Amino acid sequence: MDSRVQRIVAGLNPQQLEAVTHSGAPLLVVAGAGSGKTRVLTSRIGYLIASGRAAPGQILAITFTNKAAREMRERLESALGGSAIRTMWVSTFHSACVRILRSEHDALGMRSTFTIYDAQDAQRLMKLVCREENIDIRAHPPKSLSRRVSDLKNDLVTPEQAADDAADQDSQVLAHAYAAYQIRLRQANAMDFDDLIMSTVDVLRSHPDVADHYRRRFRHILVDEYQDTNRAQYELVRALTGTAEDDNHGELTVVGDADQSIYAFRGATIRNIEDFEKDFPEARTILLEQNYRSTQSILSAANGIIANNSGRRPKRLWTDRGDGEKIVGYVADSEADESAFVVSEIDRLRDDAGISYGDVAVFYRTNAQSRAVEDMFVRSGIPYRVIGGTRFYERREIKDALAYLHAIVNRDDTVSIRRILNMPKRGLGAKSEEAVAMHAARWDVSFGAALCDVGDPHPERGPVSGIGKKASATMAGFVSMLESGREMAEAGAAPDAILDFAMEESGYLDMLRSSDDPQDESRLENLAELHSVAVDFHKANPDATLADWLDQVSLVSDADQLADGDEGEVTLMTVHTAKGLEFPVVFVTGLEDGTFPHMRSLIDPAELAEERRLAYVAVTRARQRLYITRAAARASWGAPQEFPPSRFIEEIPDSLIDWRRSESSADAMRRSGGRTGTWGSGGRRRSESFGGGYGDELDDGPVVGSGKGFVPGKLGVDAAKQKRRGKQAGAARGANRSGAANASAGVGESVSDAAAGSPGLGAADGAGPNAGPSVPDTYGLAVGDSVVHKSFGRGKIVAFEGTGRNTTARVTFSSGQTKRLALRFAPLEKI
DNA sequence: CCCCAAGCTTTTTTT
DNA sequence: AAGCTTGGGG
Repeated sequence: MDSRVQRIVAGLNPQQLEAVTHSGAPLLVVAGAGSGKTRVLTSRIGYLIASGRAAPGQILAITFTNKAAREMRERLESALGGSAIRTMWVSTFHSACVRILRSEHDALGMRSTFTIYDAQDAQRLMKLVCREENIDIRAHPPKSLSRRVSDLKNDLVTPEQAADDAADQDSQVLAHAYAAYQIRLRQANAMDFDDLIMSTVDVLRSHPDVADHYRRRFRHILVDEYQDTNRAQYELVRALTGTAEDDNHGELTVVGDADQSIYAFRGATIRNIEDFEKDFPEARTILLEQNYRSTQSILSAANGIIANNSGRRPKRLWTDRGDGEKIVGYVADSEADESAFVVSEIDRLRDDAGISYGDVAVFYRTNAQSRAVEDMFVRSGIPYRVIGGTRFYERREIKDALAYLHAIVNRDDTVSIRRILNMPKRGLGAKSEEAVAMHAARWDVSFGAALCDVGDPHPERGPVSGIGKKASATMAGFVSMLESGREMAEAGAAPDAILDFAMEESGYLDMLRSSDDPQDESRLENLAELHSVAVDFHKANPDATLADWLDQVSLVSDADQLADGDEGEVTLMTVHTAKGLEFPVVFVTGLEDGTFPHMRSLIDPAELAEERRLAYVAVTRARQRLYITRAAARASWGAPQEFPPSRFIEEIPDSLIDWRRSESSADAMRRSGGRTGTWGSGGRRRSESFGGGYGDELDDGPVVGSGKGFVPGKLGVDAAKQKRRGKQAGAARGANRSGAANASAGVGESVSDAAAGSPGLGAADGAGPNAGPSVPDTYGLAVGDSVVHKSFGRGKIVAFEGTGRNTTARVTFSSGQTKRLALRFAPLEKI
């Protein structure tokens, strides 16, 4: 055997080996979390090439993110050598489609310079469409229309079909908007994300010669994360592979795990993986159940959660690595409290367990939750990095800068041109813009073409009416500036040079430089960052054009920005972004019904099942240590609201969990203060006697499931006020609550040892039955004291808020600003 | 046409 | 709480 082949298959377990060497029939690899999925995929490609069964150019590998693609390339490069992989396609669905569409633009009926619109651009265009088509944007918000159009495209529904299927008036409006939007999109020589897939399918279906060309080329198609493909992507795969009846069909390998399907909201359908054997009757299926990532405790927790989803193919992850540490649980009073626990644990792990910051990840359900964690990290001096959130490429200044470049590359790009027409301000307001738009509509040309008619009237269309002399001249100048950029691009100037030109020439940089808004300073920094991205790109790809760079930039994802080997920083991200990653230590935060599972999923069993898969993904990211935390109250838009424990916590066998704190202060007070237990105690999880495992869960299950759905608005109570009001208010609220949140009602009676006894952060005031009324702990400070803060300087304490260890001081600093600071953390010193 | 202030929506998750 | 849109005044 070839030594390269030997090296590739060495160390694979029997199932992995079979998956790697399988030949012929379509192959489905059902790969549980951490079962070596990526390794199988990479090894299979390596094996195909090393064994001579395929040439590199015959391989198309689809990954979920650009980062995954990059990693796969790197691995293959070291296994096979750099030249072997040059002709191979390893990319995301979207990148692969762009590549196909750019070269098949003739079949598509578009110019190859088309712009790719992101969701934001698409919404802007939809808004323009609504205005022009007189669609009532109150009854039909552009945002929602845009989303629904996206859904339609993911299902390959054309505007005509949508119109045919429209039963009610609402769907008719949608179909109308869709059709008009699509016309505008084409006129702007642009495609949105969903178009990229749908149009590629279109081209392949309607042009047999084109389809044939790609089928001959790609003899082996491999798709990762198959459970997250949508209808359009499925059809794309089918179109590229060909069917068994075609004599030149390729070999298909898909890898996935139905339990990790978390993108239904963007059209992904679990059906694709579940029905693979139906779609391809001769298919071979291989199960990978041995996990090489996590401890058994973590896997048992994951299994416990996912077992509650019905109708799944049974699968049980196992490992031979032993139980490992127990899962650590913590019930916090607030999100600040929760974050404080995370901080203290990270400190402890660094001291006692040799864990470094880079080993730790903190997950949350929604991006908004990162704030509380960040605040505490900043105060504690823990270095961290947030992945996602307000994405770099969605920042206003970045979108503006890129709009200039898009307008240069694609003179018909309506959304980009209209975005920058008066940015920076040039005195071209809504009125002039509207005049150009009218002209464009009147002659059925793009906005960009109409804009050219202002200074340089088209022989047939004539000049644009309704524009003043001054505006006219400004517009002509604007057009000629873009034209100069275009000339640069055509002469082959580097992307960073054109960016430079556009930002200087347009006055955009001057606008920021002369601004006294402090935000504009960071905008300049961001633009400098963008510039260096362009420089790097040019260095790495000397022959690439501006359009190439824009393509790359248009298709980056959050996960892509995760640099490898960030040793010195804790990573913060949503669970969605965390998919496919792993960390020695993982904190899954916000495990509350209403947060995770998300509020909007609680009424729909299918959505709840997806949330559960999301929880499954979250816990299976952990290699050695898993923390699960929840906050009894959390600020969600403005005011703090109470949240009951996540039902997912209950689905983890309690024997696996070491509760550092198992009850919130409010719950403890409520429980000890009430005369009877009839109104139920909120926070207490199952008591020790319930720790046995599954039997109990079956009993709890229906109760949990029958919950009416949590209605947070009714329960919104200021937590601090609540505490001050004490027992009575607590009892009243408890009664109010039990109906809505019976997920947690009436189970535990006793306080666990952990809650009653543990020192440090866990021992909140009021946690024990004897704690009496809560009082602020002012750490020896008093109102009126002068203090000094590490970064804010000198100040005076104006007031105290909160109680016990959650006491905060309101401090007015010499700068004039007033801050609320948690005394437990704030570096405040009395002077 | 531009600026400012009041008021209103926003929280899923993302290629 | 914050960012964005809308409306009135300059």
